[in-house]
Amino acid sequence: MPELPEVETVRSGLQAHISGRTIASVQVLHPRVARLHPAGPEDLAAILRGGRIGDIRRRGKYLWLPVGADALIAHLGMSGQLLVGDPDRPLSAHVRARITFTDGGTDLRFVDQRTFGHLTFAPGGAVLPDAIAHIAPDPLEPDFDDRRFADRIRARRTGVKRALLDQTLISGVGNIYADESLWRAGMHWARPTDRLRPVDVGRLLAAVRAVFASAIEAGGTSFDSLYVHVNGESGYFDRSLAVYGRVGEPCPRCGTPVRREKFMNRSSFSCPRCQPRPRDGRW
DNA sequence: GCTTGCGCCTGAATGC
DNA sequence: TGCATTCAGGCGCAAG
Repeated sequence: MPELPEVETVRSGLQAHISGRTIASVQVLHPRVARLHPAGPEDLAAILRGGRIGDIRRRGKYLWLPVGADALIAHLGMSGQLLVGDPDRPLSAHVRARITFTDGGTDLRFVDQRTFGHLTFAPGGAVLPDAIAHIAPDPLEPDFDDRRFADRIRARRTGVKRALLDQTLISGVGNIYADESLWRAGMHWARPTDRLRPVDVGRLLAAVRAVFASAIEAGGTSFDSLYVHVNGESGYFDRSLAVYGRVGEPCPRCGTPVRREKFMNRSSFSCPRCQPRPRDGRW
């Protein structure tokens, strides 16, 4: 699934291949991709035509392509990809939108099997679109305020993993990197946020940043110069994950078999020894 | 304002 | 073999 490291890999690829080019045409091949654009797919296509793309930006899992003073927001959802390639190659299945450029070179395709991703036009959104103003800074941004984050998460009355997944509190973390970060921090996913000490929050943030950094580094190695490709189920992912999807396999730190627990109708993977849930309810 | 749960969506895997 | 069910999960939205 595209979380911050994957989206950052896509961003840098788009920066290399799309930034500075002028849009010739936009084809919306599946209406759902433009569902958050109230004026509809035809309007989205018309409004972008002739625009020049600036430096590609990212916050958390959101990307935006500045077009003059405005922007095109792209969110990859669960299965979205932004692919750059030969404009004459056949349209594969699940291509939801296609953008061509006036230079006649490579095109950009939004491919999304499950259609959870979307494209949205953001008027005046070149710097930070209003539509994603509610998304908190991600922990790799200079604007991220560690102390403010600590205050906010400790004021919540929920579990630490649920808080990590709340994009209005900290952005860029999804189910996979939440589990990996909690494992690295030695913290059970259900630990109440209002019982976290500042030092615990610091350890958690350090873990998130370390996991992100190593994943971005690994993602960079799988980057192809022409093909902006992120595949959450293959490549570096499988090699670098400690607990996610590894039920029954030994914890890389202590060798205890990784457990899988139900969490919000999905799964949480953790090490029973490194991330214990105390029996007396105290953390 | 905070917290929680639902619905969206498709294809692989699983069950009968 | 074939059909039905389950699972994956980010986000917008609504309800409490």
